[in-house]
Amino acid sequence: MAVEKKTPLDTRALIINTALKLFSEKGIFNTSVQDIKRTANISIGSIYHHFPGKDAIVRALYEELLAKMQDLIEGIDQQYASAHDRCREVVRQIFIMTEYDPDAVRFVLQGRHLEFLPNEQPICSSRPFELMKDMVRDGITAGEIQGGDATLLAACLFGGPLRMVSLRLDGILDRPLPEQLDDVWTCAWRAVSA
Amino acid sequence: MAVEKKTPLDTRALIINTALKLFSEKGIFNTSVQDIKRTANISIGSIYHHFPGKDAIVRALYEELLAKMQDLIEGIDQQYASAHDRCREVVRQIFIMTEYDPDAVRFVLQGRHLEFLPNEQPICSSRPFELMKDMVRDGITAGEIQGGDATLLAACLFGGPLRMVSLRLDGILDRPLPEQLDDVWTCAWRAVSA
DNA sequence: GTCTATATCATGATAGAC
DNA sequence: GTCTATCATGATATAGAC
Repeated sequence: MAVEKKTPLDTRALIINTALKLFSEKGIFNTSVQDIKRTANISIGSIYHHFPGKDAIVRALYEELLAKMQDLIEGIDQQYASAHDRCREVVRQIFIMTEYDPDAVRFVLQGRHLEFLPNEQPICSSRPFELMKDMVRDGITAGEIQGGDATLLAACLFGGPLRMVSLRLDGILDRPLPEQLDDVWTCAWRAVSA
Repeated sequence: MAVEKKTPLDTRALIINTALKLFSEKGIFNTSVQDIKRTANISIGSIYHHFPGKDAIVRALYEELLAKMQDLIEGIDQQYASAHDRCREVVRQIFIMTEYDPDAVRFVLQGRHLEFLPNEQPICSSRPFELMKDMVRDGITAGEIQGGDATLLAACLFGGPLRMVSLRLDGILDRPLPEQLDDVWTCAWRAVSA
């Protein structure tokens, strides 16, 4: 039986993952570095060796999740051609992610980090959200989506689905989101289709 | 010139209003009781005379704003007959309130209090949101809104407008929301109308 | 790189005069 | 009811051994 040896990367990831779990459960402010220490079974010193402070943990987590989300959306952009198919796939992926990694979705979409990290841009100014707006813009140009302001139309298209995500994360909805994708998407697309 | 005398009610209201302003600016956790004391120009003792603690201030604020919102929606229920008109008026009122009292809307809709007050129900389980769902339910029964799950349809109907509110509060949208009511509502209603 | 022990500080809350 | 002065707690962060 091989002896497992912890690499620095393991510890860093352990800290990040533990933090995400605790942040999601109790909130960022209610989670102390001591909590992370206890839950992860490591020492304070080790945490402060990997991160300058709690701020840095929150920031690293946010950037990591945002990058993951960006990759996902860029992949969709290449794989699908029409605005309809692209946007639908975005919603589908978010619905799936909400089920198997609710902590990550809560952290990114609920934008809890904003209260903790001052002078940070709101999530809707981030690259992934810009890409989603671009999808809508392309759809308008292509005549798939009705003419009008892209920001407004993006809000109307994704507003319903994102609201469903919030409700699901808050435990209001019993059924898994992917099961309800067709119904939600039908409504969402009707709102903006040309 | 009459001498103004501060009544207890004044002080209580002063505390609540100051708290709301600070909570909105810096977040609940980043606002200390000392901050409220300084901004309101009163003493710590006075604050703790009116409220048992910071928790109580947050709770009182939340309940007050929620009650105000409930009154508003119940008024709409009586004044309008069809689901279409009722729901549209709800959106219109929220849009207006977002402009003239953004702090209140941010506090209630963003649900910041949840992270501070543990074991508190999420905002979407609150009475006003239930009333909005009832409006949708009635609309389904009346044949104005397509058949289906009321929760899902309510999310699809109000999701877009609420997203617009978030964007406006985050400073993403330059134009006042009421100016965009017609466009937003057209999209929202198309999503769910029978 | 990881640990323990500790310094420093801000916060929520209280006591008691007026 | 309002005030000032103070306490007690728990947080972030650091120092230094191993």
